[in-house]
Amino acid sequence: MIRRPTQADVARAAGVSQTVVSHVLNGTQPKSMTQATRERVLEVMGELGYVPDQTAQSLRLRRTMTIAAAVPDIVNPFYGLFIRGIQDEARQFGYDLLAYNTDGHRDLELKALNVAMSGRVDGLIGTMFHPDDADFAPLLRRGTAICLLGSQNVFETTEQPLVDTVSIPDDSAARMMVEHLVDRGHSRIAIIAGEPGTPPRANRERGYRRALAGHGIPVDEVLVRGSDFTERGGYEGMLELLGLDERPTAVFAANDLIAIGALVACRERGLRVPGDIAIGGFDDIPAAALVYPPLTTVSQRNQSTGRQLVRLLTDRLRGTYTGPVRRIENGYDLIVREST
Amino acid sequence: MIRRPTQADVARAAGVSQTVVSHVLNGTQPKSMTQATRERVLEVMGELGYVPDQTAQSLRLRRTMTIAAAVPDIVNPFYGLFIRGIQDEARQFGYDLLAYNTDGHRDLELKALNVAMSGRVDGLIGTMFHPDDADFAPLLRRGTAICLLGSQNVFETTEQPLVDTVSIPDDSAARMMVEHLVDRGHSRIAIIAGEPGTPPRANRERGYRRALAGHGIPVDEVLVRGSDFTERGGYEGMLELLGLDERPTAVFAANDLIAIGALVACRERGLRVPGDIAIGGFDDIPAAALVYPPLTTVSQRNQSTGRQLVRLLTDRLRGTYTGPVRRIENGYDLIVREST
DNA sequence: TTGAAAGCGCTAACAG
DNA sequence: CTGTTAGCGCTTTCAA
Repeated sequence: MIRRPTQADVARAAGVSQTVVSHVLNGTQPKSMTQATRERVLEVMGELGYVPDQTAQSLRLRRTMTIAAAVPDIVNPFYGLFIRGIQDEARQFGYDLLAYNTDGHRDLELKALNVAMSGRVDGLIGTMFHPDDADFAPLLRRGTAICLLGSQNVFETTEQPLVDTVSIPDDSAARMMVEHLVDRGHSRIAIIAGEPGTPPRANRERGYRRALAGHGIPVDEVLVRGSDFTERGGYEGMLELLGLDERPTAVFAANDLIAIGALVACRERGLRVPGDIAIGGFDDIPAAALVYPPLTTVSQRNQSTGRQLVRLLTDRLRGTYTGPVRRIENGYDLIVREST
Repeated sequence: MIRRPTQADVARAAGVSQTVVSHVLNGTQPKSMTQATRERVLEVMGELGYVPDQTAQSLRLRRTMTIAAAVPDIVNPFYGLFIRGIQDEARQFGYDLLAYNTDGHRDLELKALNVAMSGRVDGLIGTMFHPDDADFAPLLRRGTAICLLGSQNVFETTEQPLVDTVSIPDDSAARMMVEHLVDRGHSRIAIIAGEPGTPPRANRERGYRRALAGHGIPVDEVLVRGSDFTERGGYEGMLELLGLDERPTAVFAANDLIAIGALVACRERGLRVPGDIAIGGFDDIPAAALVYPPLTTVSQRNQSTGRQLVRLLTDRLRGTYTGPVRRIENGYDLIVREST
């Protein structure tokens, strides 16, 4: 096991000073250097297999060329696509990606913030359910850029938000879905709403309640379910609903994973979708179009969302933009397929 | 925007030397230090919001506490789960994860290797379709640990492999699936095999050919298809097969995404699965159980695979294991559902 | 046209 | 029990 060659090694072998090696590497002092010197240095670099040490560069330049991306769960295709979009775009700008799964838990989200505090990354992108401005402030003060995928805490708890966000209006999108269900003639509509205490759940449940209220349909609390944002959560939620004396004729699932789980539960119980029970989802993950019946859902255009966030972030990192906080509100589409 | 406080700042404010701060931070010199000093330093750290600079630590300790994970596409649930397993396990050992999507392309895989060359990470985990020992050697020489998810290049091109691997025997697993199709009475069996030139394709296609040969069924080359490992690839491959004069009665899809795409194509053409055509998949991604009909497939236990790789890697990083290259060969299971 | 030197923030050997 | 000092590999100012 051999020590990595350093600029000093290259310099020695080429008979120049370390400074020269650095200049060759970075293309500084473009004209003043002899062609011969430059070539010799380059050649020696090749022979020795010299590769600059990024850690040392980072320390010196106070810049890591790395950004952190935190999401609840990369296995959820919605976040998988989101991360993928971030990755692809970040690479364009020369940034590497440190990935974190938080499961939406406070402690893991704070851990991701802490990584930023320790100077490992230049910026942070992601979803943060729990931290608020007080948690972000010290980071921002130290010059770390933060851009978030919008959720309630960022929207509603502060007058003057501190960080850039991209968001879709979860609540009105949810409302749109539930109204679609009402239009189809349903009035006993349940919701399987995902993990309690999280912004996506809160927002989507709010949309659900507003839709019903708007049509004068009282909310039957027994129809409001939800444990987490997985197929399993949907499966179990649906089983509970099917066990009710007076079961719903339609279900709004707060994401597609939940909807798919619900679909499976119906299939197992021999219920036809949408004949016996209609199911609407949220997110439009790729699988939504592939299950049977294909899922009616709401599209959030997640891959481009990741890209937008990287743009916001790199604008700050590169100083291209230094103005006040920006918030991009994305649109959404109701994708009507066969499950409703 | 304020400069991050350093140990020097803390030392100054606490009226001690920087060394003491470092010792307090790292718990070095455990007994010899006054309780009072330690507490004062800790207090000042809190007040100033001191967080150690990881970049400086890395430079000094020649250790980044970061590993790189490279996969073709994180959106493919197989790799998503794989990455998730790596993440969770790596965190146990205090490692962060630098994530790369390579799309299975040579240049992007080399870029991931290069990240390791530049000293950004202590180790590298992932799938590498193209690089061979010659590419790994310089890294290993410099003390970077590498552990790969096994694939052909690692298996067959060298006598004495250089890196640890975890693998499943792609070819015999594929063979098992095809034999299952034969057992079901099929003899005109097609394969939609994924991206040409990649180890998974080569291995699974080989298994397919061996299975047929073993039953004395000649391979009709017109039944060997495949463009990439996505639903789209499966969809298009199936359409080609359905356009044939004499179409197959069964299809082995080289992964579940392909199988699901194929399923959709059949549905669109009004063909019943498995009545008109049987479809077998590979990987057992979560969606496999949720599509209709649920997919017969081969399970690779991918999440635990990620964990195993992290184990192999951290054993090396921490010096727990210094012996010869280790190769873990995982088992696999045929999961018979309703698509065959 | 090239080189010497300082310093990024930290750890650790050594001295006092 | 605490402080001084060297140095990790690099960039960049300044001087030669």
